[in-house]
Amino acid sequence: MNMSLIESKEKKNIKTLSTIQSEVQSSNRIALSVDCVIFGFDENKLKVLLIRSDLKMYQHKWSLLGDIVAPNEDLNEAAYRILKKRTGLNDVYLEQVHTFGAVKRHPVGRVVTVAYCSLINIQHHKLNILDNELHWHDVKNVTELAFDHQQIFDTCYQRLQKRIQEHPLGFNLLPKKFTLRDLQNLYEAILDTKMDRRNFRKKIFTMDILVDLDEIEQHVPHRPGKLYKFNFNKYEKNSVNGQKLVFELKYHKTAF
Amino acid sequence: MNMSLIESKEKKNIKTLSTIQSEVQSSNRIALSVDCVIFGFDENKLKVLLIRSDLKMYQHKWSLLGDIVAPNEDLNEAAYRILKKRTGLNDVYLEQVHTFGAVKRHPVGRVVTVAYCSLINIQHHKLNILDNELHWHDVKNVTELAFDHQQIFDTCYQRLQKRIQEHPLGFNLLPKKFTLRDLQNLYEAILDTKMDRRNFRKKIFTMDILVDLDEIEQHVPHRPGKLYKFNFNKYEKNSVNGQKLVFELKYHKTAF
DNA sequence: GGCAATTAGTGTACAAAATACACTTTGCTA
DNA sequence: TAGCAAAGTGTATTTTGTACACTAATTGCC
Repeated sequence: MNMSLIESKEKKNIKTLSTIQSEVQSSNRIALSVDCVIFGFDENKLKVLLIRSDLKMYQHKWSLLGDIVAPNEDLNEAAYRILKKRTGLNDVYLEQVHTFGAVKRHPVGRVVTVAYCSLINIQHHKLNILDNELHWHDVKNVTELAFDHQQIFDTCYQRLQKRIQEHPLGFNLLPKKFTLRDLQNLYEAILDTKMDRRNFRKKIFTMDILVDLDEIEQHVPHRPGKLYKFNFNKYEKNSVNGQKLVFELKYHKTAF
Repeated sequence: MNMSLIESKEKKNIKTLSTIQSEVQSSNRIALSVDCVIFGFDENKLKVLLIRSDLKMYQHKWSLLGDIVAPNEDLNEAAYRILKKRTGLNDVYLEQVHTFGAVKRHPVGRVVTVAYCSLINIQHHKLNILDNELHWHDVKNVTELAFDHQQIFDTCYQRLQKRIQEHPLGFNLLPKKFTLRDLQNLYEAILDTKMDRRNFRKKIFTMDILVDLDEIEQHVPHRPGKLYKFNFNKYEKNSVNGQKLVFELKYHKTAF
């Protein structure tokens, strides 16, 4: 598997920060930014992409990837721009989650930020390390982020946990071909739980959203599993009145 | 019942509009506003509070209640301020739903708006008609609002329909004392469906979130129903890890 | 005062979905 | 070729959802 730990060049580029400062300090107006919580899945662990903070007061802390929204730029465009810049990926899952607007949330002035949650496949891209240190972090070890980014991260992670039980988002995090065990590992990682293997398989197959590729995984020291891909067509077709059917993979206590 | 149709003074006050114009046009910066989708329940219909648009190009259209966010004001505060100003209510249900940031969404310049959904009890307040015409509208007749407010309204209504099936929000829309029929009427109005009375009662009682007041409704030309109040304590206590238990009153096709 | 109209209140049988649980199969490796 | 490790498979039980019809209480009318 592609190791997700990539060392940065440690060059302290403060362009983004100075942009914010000029945006904010030149008036008593509110500046608007976008922050992306970018999730990936690697080594059966849910990861989040973080960058070293630009700000001196947060210099040992990690923060989310974000930027000021340009005057002629839609919010979603700004979020895609950030994603594209760092991951090179264009066609990815992206969802607006919440807007954080506490008066004192940013130390250099009033910055209201719109948080986005994104799911990407770690194998399908290379990180673009432009300036600061950029890392995939195990979500279990994410603590004390810069600014209010811990709160933003927590909100987005909770949203992900909820959404993944209602819609088949998880496939955005997996390679095109995967085994059922991969899929279950993903759900177990995101929901931080264990599920019964037989019931999980039954549930997924009942949904009829997988295509059997008639291939098996290679180089495993045990009986290899069959490979599947996600049937996006089927899922789109199963929509009612333009609204997608719910996925309904609920987390139950007894599934531990 | 309190009639929700209140005529306005028709005095065209454009203070809010001019504020927006000065905020937006003086620079190429982005202005930030808050818009509130305020729901009420009256005569067994779900209502939404709308105001006549300030803008000439939208002068025959209705719009949501909103305002520019002040530089030293939290987003939630701004939403509460708008609610308080119009309804006099302070302690109400308020939830941020989505932020709308298309470049051309507002005709006088770049205004990004954070949409809030609020649930209030129509009987517990008097509308404060400060300037323009202010009405409670049946949600079934809400079409062609000003700006992108139709889209904002639709988003908030859909969110409400989803949330009300997972959390007992509905009680915010009812008087303190209500009958089970009132509660069912509320759910049927919000979800635009019919439910089986016996199954509805069974489900609600199983949740054990109502307190029997040992009173019955008065002046009804039929057998009076028992009155209940919502047991907020019980609901709060039933929380796990700070997260409230789901309410789980799902909408099923066969419930028609 | 009694009868009609109207809605409240109640229980049960059936169907569907979730859950718990154990053995056989396959491929690799030592 | 034996043994290890995970894949693959089915059934019985419990829980939840759904469909459905009669009796009880009150008002208003005659």
